[in-house]
Amino acid sequence: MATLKQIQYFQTVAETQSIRRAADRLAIAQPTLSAQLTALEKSLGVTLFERTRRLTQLTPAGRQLLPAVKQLIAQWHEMRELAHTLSDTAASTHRLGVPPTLGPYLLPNIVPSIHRQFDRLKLYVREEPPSQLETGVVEGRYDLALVPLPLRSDNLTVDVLFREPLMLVAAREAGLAQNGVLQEQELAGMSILGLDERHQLHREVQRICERTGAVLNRDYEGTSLDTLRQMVVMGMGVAFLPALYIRSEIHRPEELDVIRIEGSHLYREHALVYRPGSPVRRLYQDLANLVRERMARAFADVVTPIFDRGAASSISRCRMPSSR
Amino acid sequence: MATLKQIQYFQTVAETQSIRRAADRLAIAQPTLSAQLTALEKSLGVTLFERTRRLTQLTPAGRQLLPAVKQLIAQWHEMRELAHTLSDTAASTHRLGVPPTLGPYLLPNIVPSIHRQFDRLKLYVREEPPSQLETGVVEGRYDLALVPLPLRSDNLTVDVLFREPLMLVAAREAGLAQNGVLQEQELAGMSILGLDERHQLHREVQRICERTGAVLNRDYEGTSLDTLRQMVVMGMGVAFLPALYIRSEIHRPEELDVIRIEGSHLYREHALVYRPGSPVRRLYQDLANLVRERMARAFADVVTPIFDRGAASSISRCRMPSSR
DNA sequence: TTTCTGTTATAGTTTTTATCTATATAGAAA
DNA sequence: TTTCTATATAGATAAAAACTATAACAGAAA
Repeated sequence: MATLKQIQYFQTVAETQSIRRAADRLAIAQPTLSAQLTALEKSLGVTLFERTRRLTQLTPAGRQLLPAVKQLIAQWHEMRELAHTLSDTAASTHRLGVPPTLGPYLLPNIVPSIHRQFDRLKLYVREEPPSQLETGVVEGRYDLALVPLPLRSDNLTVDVLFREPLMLVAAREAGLAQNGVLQEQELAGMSILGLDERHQLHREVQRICERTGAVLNRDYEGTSLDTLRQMVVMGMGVAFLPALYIRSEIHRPEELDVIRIEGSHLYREHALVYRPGSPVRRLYQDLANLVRERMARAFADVVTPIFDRGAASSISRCRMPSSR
Repeated sequence: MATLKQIQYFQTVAETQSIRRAADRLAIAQPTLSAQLTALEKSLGVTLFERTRRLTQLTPAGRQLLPAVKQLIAQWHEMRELAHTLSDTAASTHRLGVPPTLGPYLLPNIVPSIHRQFDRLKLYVREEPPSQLETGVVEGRYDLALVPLPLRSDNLTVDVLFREPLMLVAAREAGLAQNGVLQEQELAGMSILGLDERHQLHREVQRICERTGAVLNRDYEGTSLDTLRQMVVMGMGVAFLPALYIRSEIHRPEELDVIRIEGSHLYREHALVYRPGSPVRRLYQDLANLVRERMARAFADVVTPIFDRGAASSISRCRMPSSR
């Protein structure tokens, strides 16, 4: 099988019209070049050069092969160029999966920061339910994903990002909000609207209800945060909505009361996950940190970044792969 | 430097998502593939694969490199294909030089035969004065050329093709033609029109005049056979024109008398020349034979093919290059 | 947990081949 | 003729590509 080297040799000899000069330019010995040329001719089954003492020139066949050779070399250089660009890991396109109850409300706030810090990094973002995101990362459909905790799979590296409170929202006319705050025990017996069970939020709300004695209304379930909000506005009940959603989506505060519940565990946690073997896990750790910092800076009143548990979690869950 | 092999390995591993399976498909040992992959990654400066025990998949960088790799391989196969086609020497384009006083009148008769016998051979034909044709072949601007004998350069292989009589043409009203034949000695003193001295025919006619006592009229010289014929038609004198020209160009026989001169050496000889080192000289010998046979078959009344002197001439002039 | 299975990486060896130096050969020029 | 120069050949060396055997390790099964 011919080599790229031989093809480059071919081009150089064609250009210099001399094996001797080509060997000089290529910084190899002349017999080497002769031999390689012969080898290439043999492997292609074509005599490429007419060798005379005065000059070495292309045969008709060689002449017609030259453009193809040049194109091949050009292609090769292009590929090297591309590889060089990509050798900076932050210059390639990474497939990021996000859950529908977080992505649209988080990404607009952090993507600009990411591009500011990693100016050649590109993201290919897709929305899916968290369970599918997890398997997606494991199976390689995604390079990394934003998912709510806890995880199902245990063979992923987890960088915990931040804690996002769930706020109770009620129609204004319900008159539920005394001063924007309720005690946890006041939830007991309340009828709570939720998303359908394909969403992670369904289970989160369910857990809260079990703990506080609230009743999860399963007669009507929303298919998205927006429909859930509509249901509340229309007076069908109250609901727990993520703080980031409320921050970005509730544009007409006169329609809804947002109520903070005093008590613990009324929040969800989000993490960045990726395969522990990923050669660019370092980049993903940087990305995780960037998200936490951005949250701390711009959304300190809404969410709580979690700095310490990130790397620790990934180490505790799985041994680090041997570095290469 | 990377090799085409490594790049092919890369593609196969990307496709099979497994070093093991790729090694099987490539019929090499698995450690070899591992090593070559690592070598490629090192030479490109990019980690291409994320290797786990379960499967080996592309990194984001590798994923983006894959299309370029596929293109490179495709290009390579294309080139091999082309080389294979050209490995039949008769499938490439050969640059043929012809003199203006022969090419237009000979080629239309033989090119169809050539294409019939060598159906994939292509000719790139150019017209030039014979002296430039010779140097053109020596310097490699042409692969082969049709030239009149004798040659100036002695480092070309010469396949003599055929002898072409020169006929005397005179205006009809000159009444020169008794029965279409003149004795050589009757030429003495005649005023002969010729081409300008850049043409080989000029010298040939000059030689004839010297031998027969005819007078070469240098006051008006033609720049092409057609202008020469016009000069004769207009009554400016008589001229020697090549038999093949007359056969193909004199469409109105009522205007001109064509007179055969009885006597010797009223002809010119044409040969096919090429560099002795040409790797496809065998093909050129075949072409020469094809021309002779075609002449014998279709123009036996006009020209005299020369079969025996062809190869002999090329051997006497220069030793055969060592076969490779 | 241990064991088995399948996958990749590493070690060590052999074979191949790319490369070198030295020299032969032959055309072109002096 | 001799000299110069370009390519080819010979023989030796170094590089690398290939193999076998085995280690390391993850995941599945016992």
